Amino acid sequence: MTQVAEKNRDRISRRQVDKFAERRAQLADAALVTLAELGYARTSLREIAQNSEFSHGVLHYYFRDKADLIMACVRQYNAYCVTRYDQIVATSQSADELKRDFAAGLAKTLREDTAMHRLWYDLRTQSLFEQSFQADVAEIDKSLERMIWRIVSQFAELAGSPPAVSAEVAYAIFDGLFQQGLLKHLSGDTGAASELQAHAELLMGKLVVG
Amino acid sequence: MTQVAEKNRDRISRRQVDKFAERRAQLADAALVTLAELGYARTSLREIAQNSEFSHGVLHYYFRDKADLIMACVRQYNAYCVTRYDQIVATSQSADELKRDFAAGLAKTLREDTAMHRLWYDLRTQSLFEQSFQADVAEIDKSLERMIWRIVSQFAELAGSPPAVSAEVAYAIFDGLFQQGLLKHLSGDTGAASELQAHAELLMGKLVVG
DNA sequence: GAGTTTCTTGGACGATTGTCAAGATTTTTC
DNA sequence: GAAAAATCTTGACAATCGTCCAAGAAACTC
Repeated sequence: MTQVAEKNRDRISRRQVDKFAERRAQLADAALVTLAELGYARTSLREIAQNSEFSHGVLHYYFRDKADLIMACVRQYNAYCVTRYDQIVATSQSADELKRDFAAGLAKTLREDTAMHRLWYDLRTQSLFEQSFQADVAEIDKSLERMIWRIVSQFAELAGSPPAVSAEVAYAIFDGLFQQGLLKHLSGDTGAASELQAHAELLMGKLVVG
Repeated sequence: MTQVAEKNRDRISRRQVDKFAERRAQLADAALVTLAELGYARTSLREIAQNSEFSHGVLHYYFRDKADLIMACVRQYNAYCVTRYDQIVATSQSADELKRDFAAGLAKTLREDTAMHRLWYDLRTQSLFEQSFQADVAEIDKSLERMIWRIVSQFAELAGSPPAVSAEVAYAIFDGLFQQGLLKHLSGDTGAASELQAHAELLMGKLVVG
């Protein structure tokens, strides 16, 4: 086989892989919408297909089984949120500004991405029962922890004092706050988002020694 | 109808009601075990019946439908945990003792009641999707919040300084800590419980001003 | 443009689900 | 202890589930 032919085959193969991966992402995206609407327990492959432009059979062409699809969704979800506050961290000039912008960002995504957040909590809880989800969920949780830690440590630096808690504790705190906010928001409490905003601002101040 | 006959009928009726309620509680208890093992999404009525001494048909004699059974389980769960720390609150002589005992209690129940806790998080998350669960879940969540608040406010009193956060925020924080601990504990991290203990002790100190 | 591969469809399958009802069994009533 | 009421078992039902497959449509190769 000539070098040219080999290169050519590689290019083609790569193109096929890309197309395959692209369609997988499309289907995972469509699945995310349905999952976020119905939750893990009530979502079937047929329902996912019906809410997309594909048939239910095609799902098994791109995914080994249901668990494979769900895990792809979980990974896809990661992209939605992990870099959400990086802009804020990079451009903030003062501790106060960072604190305000972060709290406002939390409230905004609680209001706008409600369904996606509840899906995350759903899938994370499923990982407590299904061992096959654990690794991927743990990895995403860790990346969320790092995201929070970037904010907290940058805040501490701008404030001129070291953080008073570890990355794990900081994440656990804001995650707990957010989840409570989500529960209230979804039960019809229209003030839940602004309460979350106030609470986050308050707590961020307490997470650095002073 | 004589007064005696009326009284008699009432007594009988009450006995029947009690028996009915008692068996409902038995069945809900059995259902709790299976639910805690498999999670909401994977638990069927037949599976629940199989793990009990009854047949699957009897479930529909005591419960209108599956949702009715699940809600009875949620309510039953409430009794397990709401008064868990009241003894500690009542007998603690100093802020340090209360803090230590509370943190130790958290770690203990994380280790010993693992499955029941993950069921609670599962059902609470389901309430984000199923409106019919929302009222009961919110009520239990509120009672857990009050439980945490009894501890925090008693700690603040013993420490001689007012709490630095509201009841909602205090609960959100400890709930977030506990959930992270549960995730780690169930993924095989044998140090999760003692880490939770240390984190809870650390944070309790920070939740009062001064 | 024929031949080959890749992609997609829609139906069929066996298993499982929640629900229900008819009948057997037990408990209660008088 | 017979009649009545309650409790419980068993089997059946329609629906839905994940999975698989044969055949058609589309894309690609030479």
